[in-house]
Amino acid sequence: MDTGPKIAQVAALIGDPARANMLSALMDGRTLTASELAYVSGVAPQTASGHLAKLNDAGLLALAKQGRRRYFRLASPHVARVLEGLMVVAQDGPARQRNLWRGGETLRHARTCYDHMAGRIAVAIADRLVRQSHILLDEDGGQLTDAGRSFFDEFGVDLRLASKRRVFCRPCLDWSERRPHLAGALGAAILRHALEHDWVEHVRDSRALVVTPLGVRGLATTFGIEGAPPTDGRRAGCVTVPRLGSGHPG
Amino acid sequence: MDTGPKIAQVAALIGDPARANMLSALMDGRTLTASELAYVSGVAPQTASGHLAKLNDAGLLALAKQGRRRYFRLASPHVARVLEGLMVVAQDGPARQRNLWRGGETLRHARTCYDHMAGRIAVAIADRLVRQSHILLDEDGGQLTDAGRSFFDEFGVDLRLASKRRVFCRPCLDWSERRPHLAGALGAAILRHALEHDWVEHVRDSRALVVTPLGVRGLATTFGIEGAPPTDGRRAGCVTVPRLGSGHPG
DNA sequence: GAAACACTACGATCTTGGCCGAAGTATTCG
DNA sequence: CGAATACTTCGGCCAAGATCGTAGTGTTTC
Repeated sequence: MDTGPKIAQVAALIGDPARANMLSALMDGRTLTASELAYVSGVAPQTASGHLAKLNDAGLLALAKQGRRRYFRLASPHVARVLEGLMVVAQDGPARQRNLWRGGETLRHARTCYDHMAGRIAVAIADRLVRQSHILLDEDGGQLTDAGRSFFDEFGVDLRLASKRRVFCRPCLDWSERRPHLAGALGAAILRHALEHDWVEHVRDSRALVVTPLGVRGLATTFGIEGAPPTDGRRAGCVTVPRLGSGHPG
Repeated sequence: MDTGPKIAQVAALIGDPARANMLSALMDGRTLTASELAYVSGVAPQTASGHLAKLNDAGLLALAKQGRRRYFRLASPHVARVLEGLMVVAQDGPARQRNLWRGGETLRHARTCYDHMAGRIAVAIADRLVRQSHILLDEDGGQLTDAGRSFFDEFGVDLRLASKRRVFCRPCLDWSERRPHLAGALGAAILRHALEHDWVEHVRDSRALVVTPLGVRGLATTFGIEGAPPTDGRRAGCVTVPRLGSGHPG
């Protein structure tokens, strides 16, 4: 009858650091083995095995056996949404230590967020699309305009594939930028396009994406986004987002 | 750098039954005192005090002092979204014990979900609006049609108020019905309308809503939903949702 | 068949944190 | 003022569960 205990059970499951690390590592939709998950979560394989069993029993993970190894992935997009949501509240929660997030510069710049792109780059893309009136976007929903439809046709993104089961366009609050980027089928299509054209590449064992030289050019000509990928060293955050008409901070 | 620990901290906070009960009780946007929250969570006031301090420190709750009592509410809609999400995965998680949810019949029937309506009634309303082509709705987004706009004008729902900051229309997966109901500004407007016209009433210390006789008539004439509110006894679930063209289960 | 590998089951240890009784601050009321 | 109310702090008790060593099962490789 009471809903509290139910959500507590799930939340407690996510609430262990080792398990949270596992889930985080799976957030971009990859499937990883038990050993890999043990490694990323920083515990011994025996411990990881127990955690994975719990997550699997609770329906948070899906399991595929293949020979002597077990491949795990998030059981559903719902799980990914919860994790995204937790990141958001984890970020804006303790007001005092907001934005003292040095490190993870690569992640801040570009990363996957389940099946779409996140980070500075993704927010810049969303901003640009809004500014050009290709999409309408706010905190709760989004919509592709006619102008946007022809833009993406020209751009070469296949919108038909995705149109069946999902809405094109929804916002997803970016926990590093604290502004929405583009999710939904359209967001996924853009990431797919970027990967297929070698604009960005996955970083192994991470959700981070690196922007290739090809990508720098592509992003500039297509979205008017100037800037090189961060060198992972001191000079971080060197992407220049074009000034917005309405005075948003970058 | 790693995001795991951060989300683990928040999740662990929600992961305690007492705290989860508190948060659940606040999900409809009410503000409750520390004592009330102690009561609903089933712990002693001292214990509740500690929990509330933690939730407040973490930024999940907002606090307003007034005289000798403290009023708490959810700090942001983001928190509510996370809780909604947790309910969803808590429901579809353990596949074996799905749907053995006897009890809480009133909640299943109609309840608040943050600022809009949820439960059988809410799902039926959403279904009707979709069937009449007043809205477009799927798992990821929604949209009000022109026909819908005039329908709500006639209906007497004020859409201008909400149109500034939020999209009218977004889906919210109903964790008892496992199908989307209507959220966003439009969902909120419908709940407001229903409350103002005494179609439904809050149940004290609960998120449940009871449908008044007036409401039964109103829902029937406006949305074509037939059925009396459940009597809270044996004969539960006596609402009859009109057959859907596309063969959805009720 | 033996060895290496991926993973799981069990058991002992140890830390974390929820819990409430008792006592201590504010605030309101008579 | 003193009593009642609303809430917080402190301290000790206790249970839940995270951890890893050891020892197992099943699978692949040589």
